[in-house]
Amino acid sequence: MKPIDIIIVDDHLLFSQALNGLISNYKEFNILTVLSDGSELVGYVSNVNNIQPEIVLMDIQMPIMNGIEATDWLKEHKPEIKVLALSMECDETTILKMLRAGAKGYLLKDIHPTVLHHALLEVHQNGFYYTENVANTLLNSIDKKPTIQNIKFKDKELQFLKLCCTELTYKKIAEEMFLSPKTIENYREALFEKLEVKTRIGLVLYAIKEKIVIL
Amino acid sequence: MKPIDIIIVDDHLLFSQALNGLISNYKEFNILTVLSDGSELVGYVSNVNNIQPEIVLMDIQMPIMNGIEATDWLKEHKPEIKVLALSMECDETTILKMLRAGAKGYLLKDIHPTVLHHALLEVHQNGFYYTENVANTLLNSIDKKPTIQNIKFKDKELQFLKLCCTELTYKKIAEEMFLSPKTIENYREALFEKLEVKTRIGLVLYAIKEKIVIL
DNA sequence: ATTTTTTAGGGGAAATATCCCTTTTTTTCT
DNA sequence: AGAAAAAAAGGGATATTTCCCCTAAAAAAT
Repeated sequence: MKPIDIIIVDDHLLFSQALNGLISNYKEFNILTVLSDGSELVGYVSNVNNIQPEIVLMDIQMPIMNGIEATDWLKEHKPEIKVLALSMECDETTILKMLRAGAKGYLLKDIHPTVLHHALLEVHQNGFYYTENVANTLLNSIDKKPTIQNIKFKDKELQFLKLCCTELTYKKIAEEMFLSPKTIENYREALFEKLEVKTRIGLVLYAIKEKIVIL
Repeated sequence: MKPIDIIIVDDHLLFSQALNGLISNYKEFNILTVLSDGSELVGYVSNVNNIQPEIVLMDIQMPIMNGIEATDWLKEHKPEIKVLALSMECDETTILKMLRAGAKGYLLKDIHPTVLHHALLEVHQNGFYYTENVANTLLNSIDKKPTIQNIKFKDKELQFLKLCCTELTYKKIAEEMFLSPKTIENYREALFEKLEVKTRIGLVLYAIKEKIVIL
């Protein structure tokens, strides 16, 4: 039987290389290559001379193009490639973002190697694999407010939001952005409404929670 | 030549198992066992019937006993065992805590496998191995204020700091703590000085950075 | 080409946060 | 028990934040 072609995308080289060795022990699979950023994956599959993978084992946190963006790109341009997310992030919003982007499953890095083996086979055979953990997250997310996600920010809003997470006063932020303090107020009020917060603290908490600013 | 006995301690099973495979390819080393918590390591080395490792590859974030605590314990009870930290945390305070606990080196999980190989050999031969990254961190920490760490908080201060990371006004925080708003101001001012911040935003950023509040 | 939307900016007021300095009460130390 | 330190609270002033309602220019849409 022809082995299943897999690409690993993970910026933790030690992990991805080690994983390469691990999966290579299973004769059902063949690692095509190990990449360390979503952008590299886009580059790889865009080249028609390359062998196309059936499954991509995708990390989420990566420097240039993260796993969510890369999965989104694949859904658009290479929908036949199946993405299996493999990450340490276990917060609900991240898992949901990834599944919404089209991932066929979501594994945490603390699983046993046999689970990975099983998941890869399942994805190959049935097209998806959900751990109990992820299934529960999905259930949880149903009765929660659906508006929590997919909030889009304009460039200036994002810039403002980031500057809010500093000790600068709004006046200083206005200077920084070459805008009038009054205009800054408009951005503030717009964000207050959009994010359903009442204070600047609320903005800061949101920005950090959603990893818009990294501490 | 007799191989160097190593124990891997990491709660990410997939990673540690894969790492096991990786290191086992190098004939200079022998993996005694793979453990998934600091407490398991304490259990292992406390049993005199077990072969004692020369090097422990230690993760930091672990459920019961973390890498810093485990390293501290080894320094006390088994000083001849060398700890090589292997983590994703790259913030200065964590690295310093780990080195202060007695780690002989600090590797990030995004290094190339050959660096790990080299580091293990160096630790065996010279007793330590510092990457350029970690060396820089050490240098940085010298000219920075030495007071940055080991700031102690009283219970009320901690409670106040946590409440600052909400959208409550100081008046509401005062109610929550059964104190006068004016007393709350004293706590606020004390913390401003202690943490060298000028606004409530500064308090929030500090609390999140130091994981006093978890988002 | 005109309407609509977005972006930038303003006035004024009330609430909140920040600062500095003082007093009273409680706790701790010896 | 008496002195010293820490915790709790207040007065008063200023700066900042938040809120609400409004205008003008620029960009986008039709």
